[in-house]
Amino acid sequence: MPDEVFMKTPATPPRRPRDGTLRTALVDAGVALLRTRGPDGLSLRECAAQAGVSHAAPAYHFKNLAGLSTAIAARGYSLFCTAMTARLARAANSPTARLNAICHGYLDFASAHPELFLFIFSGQQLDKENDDFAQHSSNAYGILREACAPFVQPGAEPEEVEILVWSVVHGYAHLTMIHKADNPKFRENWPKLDLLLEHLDRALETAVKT
Amino acid sequence: MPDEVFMKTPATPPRRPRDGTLRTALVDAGVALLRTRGPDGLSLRECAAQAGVSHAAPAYHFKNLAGLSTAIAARGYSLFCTAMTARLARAANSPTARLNAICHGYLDFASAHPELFLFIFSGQQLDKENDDFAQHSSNAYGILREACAPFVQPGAEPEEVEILVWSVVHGYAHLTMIHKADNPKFRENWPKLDLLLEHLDRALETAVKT
DNA sequence: CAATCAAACTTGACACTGTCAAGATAAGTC
DNA sequence: GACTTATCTTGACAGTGTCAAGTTTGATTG
Repeated sequence: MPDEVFMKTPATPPRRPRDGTLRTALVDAGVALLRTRGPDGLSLRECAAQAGVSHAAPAYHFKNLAGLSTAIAARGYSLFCTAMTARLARAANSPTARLNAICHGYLDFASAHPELFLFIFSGQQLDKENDDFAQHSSNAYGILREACAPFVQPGAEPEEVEILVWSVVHGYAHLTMIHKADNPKFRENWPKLDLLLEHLDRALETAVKT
Repeated sequence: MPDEVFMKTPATPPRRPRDGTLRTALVDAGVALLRTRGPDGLSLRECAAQAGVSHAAPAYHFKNLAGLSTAIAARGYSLFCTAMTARLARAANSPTARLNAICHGYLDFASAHPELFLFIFSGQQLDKENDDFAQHSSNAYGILREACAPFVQPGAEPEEVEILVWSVVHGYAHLTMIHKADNPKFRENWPKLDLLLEHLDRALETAVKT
């Protein structure tokens, strides 16, 4: 290739696009690392290597490992939202159908991205002041809040229903993911989500009637 | 100090008791580290330093960092059991009173040892073949199973009730701990556990009646 | 068009980590 | 009292996060 003097980009690596390309590439690498190497496999240097940049490049965009972790968690919440809205789109228009739909979406996300689900709720220090994270996580809660609204009795706090619903579906999803690799005897009798939702729906109905 | 030749113990540190002293001291140090420095503050070398031994001493007793983590998790499950049985001892003898008691015990443990609670359920790789861990964790589940037994309908799988109850209380406890440091506006309207238990008890009652 | 400037990295260093191999030392046993 | 073995220590190595300083490069400006 004799005319490499003409093309300035291939000679020196064309990294410097002044958009967020590297940012998203690093988050992609982080998600992949979590999936392939487990919760402890995430590392700034390995993300940098997978993205083809030097070991200190991630620190420029994310400051800390906590910063990268927060960006990964924000990505997770974004996928969370799409999973729930996807189920909502196919649901009937009744309040209980919509409530059950977002619960199934919650579990869909956990099943499709167990490493991200556990990562988000691992209790590690995330930068909750971060705009991206705050927006996506509050979006997710907003979807839950909307689906719960029809079951809030007049004069009652909406959180009473929201935290009840959230507790049931989150507890079920979390325990399911935590015990995913456990002995099959335990997993064989593991009840389906719909079985819990029957109880939940009944509890919310009776609560309205009384 | 001229007569240091007489006292052999102070010259060379008297470490070698051939019982599990160092083991428990290292687990103590690990629990303390988790509390003071957060989920990422656990380290074999720091545990060794706090216990006053060399940096490689923990590897002899626990093989891996995963081994130490498993021992810490086993300690957590043990405290889990004592928290639930303590509430059971003070509970009335009705099935619902006993069920609510273990749920409160579950939350007691999470509130008293948030770092251990989150550590146990952080989804990291623990050695579930380990005898100590297996025994204590199955003990904890046994307590739950016993309290749920009166609500299992004849012919039904006990897991249906157990996972329902476990999901509700675990989801509530986990979400509470995860959002402990969040904005106070959220925490102000956070419902009490008893409010969820009312719904749970009612759901189990109606399930029996139908 | 050339000089400048700041954004987007790279390079190098440091302290810290887990893990392994090899050695030391004391406890218990015969 | 010699031997064996459990319990550590010492030393080394690769890998990690983080910081400081330099370097390249796209854009801006005179």
